[in-house]
Amino acid sequence: MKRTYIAKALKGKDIDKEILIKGWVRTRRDSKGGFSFIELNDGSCLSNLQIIVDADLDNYQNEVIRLFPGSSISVRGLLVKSQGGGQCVEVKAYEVNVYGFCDPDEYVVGKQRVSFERLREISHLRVRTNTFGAVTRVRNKLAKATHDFFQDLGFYYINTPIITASDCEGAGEMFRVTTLDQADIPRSEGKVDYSQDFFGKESFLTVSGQLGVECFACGLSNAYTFGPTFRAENSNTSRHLAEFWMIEPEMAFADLADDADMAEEYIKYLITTVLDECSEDIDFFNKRIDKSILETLTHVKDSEFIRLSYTDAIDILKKSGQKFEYETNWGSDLQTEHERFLTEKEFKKPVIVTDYPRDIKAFYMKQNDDEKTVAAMDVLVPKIGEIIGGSQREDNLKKLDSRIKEQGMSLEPYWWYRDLRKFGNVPHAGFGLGFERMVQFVTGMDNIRDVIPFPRTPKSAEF
RNA sequence: UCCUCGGUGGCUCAAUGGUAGAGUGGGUGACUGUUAAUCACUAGGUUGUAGGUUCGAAUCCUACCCGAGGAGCCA
Repeated sequence: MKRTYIAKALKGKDIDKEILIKGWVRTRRDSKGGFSFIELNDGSCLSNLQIIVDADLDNYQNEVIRLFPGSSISVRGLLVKSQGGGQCVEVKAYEVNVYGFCDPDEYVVGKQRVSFERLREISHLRVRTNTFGAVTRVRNKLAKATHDFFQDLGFYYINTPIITASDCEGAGEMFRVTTLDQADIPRSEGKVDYSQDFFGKESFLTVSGQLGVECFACGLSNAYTFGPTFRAENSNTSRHLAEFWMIEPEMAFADLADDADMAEEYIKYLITTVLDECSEDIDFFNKRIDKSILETLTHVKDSEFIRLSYTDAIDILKKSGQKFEYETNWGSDLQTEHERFLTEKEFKKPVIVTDYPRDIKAFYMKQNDDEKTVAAMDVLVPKIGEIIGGSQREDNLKKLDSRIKEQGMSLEPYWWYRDLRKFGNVPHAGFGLGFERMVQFVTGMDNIRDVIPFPRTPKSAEF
């Protein structure tokens, strides 16, 4: 007999038919009326399926009565209309087969309340909770929607390398990749001799696939990456990970306005998809995690994102009358408190800030004609802050070179990146969206460590 | 990395220098088409680690470890 998933069984189309269900026990309640209630979950949806197990079953006393939360079973039985109030359908069991028992003295993920912090220490088991099941389903849907969105627009999915030899992709501290014997590192003239290392030079884990995906856009028009990214920053916040996933689209023949438009469309597409296809999970988040999440998502989906130049943003902040810990000065980056003021108080929706001062942004961003700003954008959303960072890319080779030099870097490692500007140069633009931040935004989860299966943060790489 | 707060039964927390408690989960019993079931009884702790102050430390001091919130870095 073929297994039926609980999500399908709950739709009630197989009513009065015999079905086979498999899953993990969430709770068991015994009735001295001569039967037990078992709530079974198999991950196919948030809801459990109630199983009625009669005490007449052969293994009732020996096995069924020992089914604590976490136990795995299969149930063959009749799907019937429920006599009780809490659910539409239930299964009257003909047979209960136990795969594995679960000792309640040792198993933490039982019926009692457990904090997210504690659950993080048992990430291999937390997937069995309502919250992490819901997070997983939503995260999965966001990944699928990402591919759908870009594929429909004709973007090619590119797998850019995880290992890179350029120390300067423009963002943050990097993790070193080496096969040199750490107990006996070869040296030459006092310095580590990387010519003996695996790649014959220093190598690292990537902090961005952007430079690679630019090559593909400048030849195939549109491309995107969706892969892991590594930052060795000692960041300890609820929105930073050392290993996270990033989506980086890149468009040829596009400017900053095109870039911003696509970012807005993309975010709205993700929200719409999740609202349509994960409604049960979103309702759960709205009830248990963030009571305003449904309203926020609906609002964001239906509203137009604000577009605001950095210069105007500074102006608004100065005139706001709001007391900030950090003063707002043209030339210094927006602080978290400034971003939150814009998204949560001034506009109450996502804000795309554009045209930042040149000196606080990366070398590859296109210089504007004013020679003071670059065609960069940050998409800021309430609570999370920066969810997207993007720009039009510098396509003037002279200006690119002078920016590279200004930042104290040498041109040589960028020879291939610079070639794009020499041969069939085109204006192009793109951005990076932090996938976990998007999952956070959509679910209302407070901590980014709780929206990725096995979080990597400073001092933490278990599992 | 910086600032602030925290670490006490399996879990969630209380006990503000004087005998370590509750809820919850577990066990036992009662009751029940139950659904965070309910009621009664019961077992369960070297208070993060290492030092120190004190007649006496969960409580005060020092160092370290771990966690959380905020900041910086960013996505």
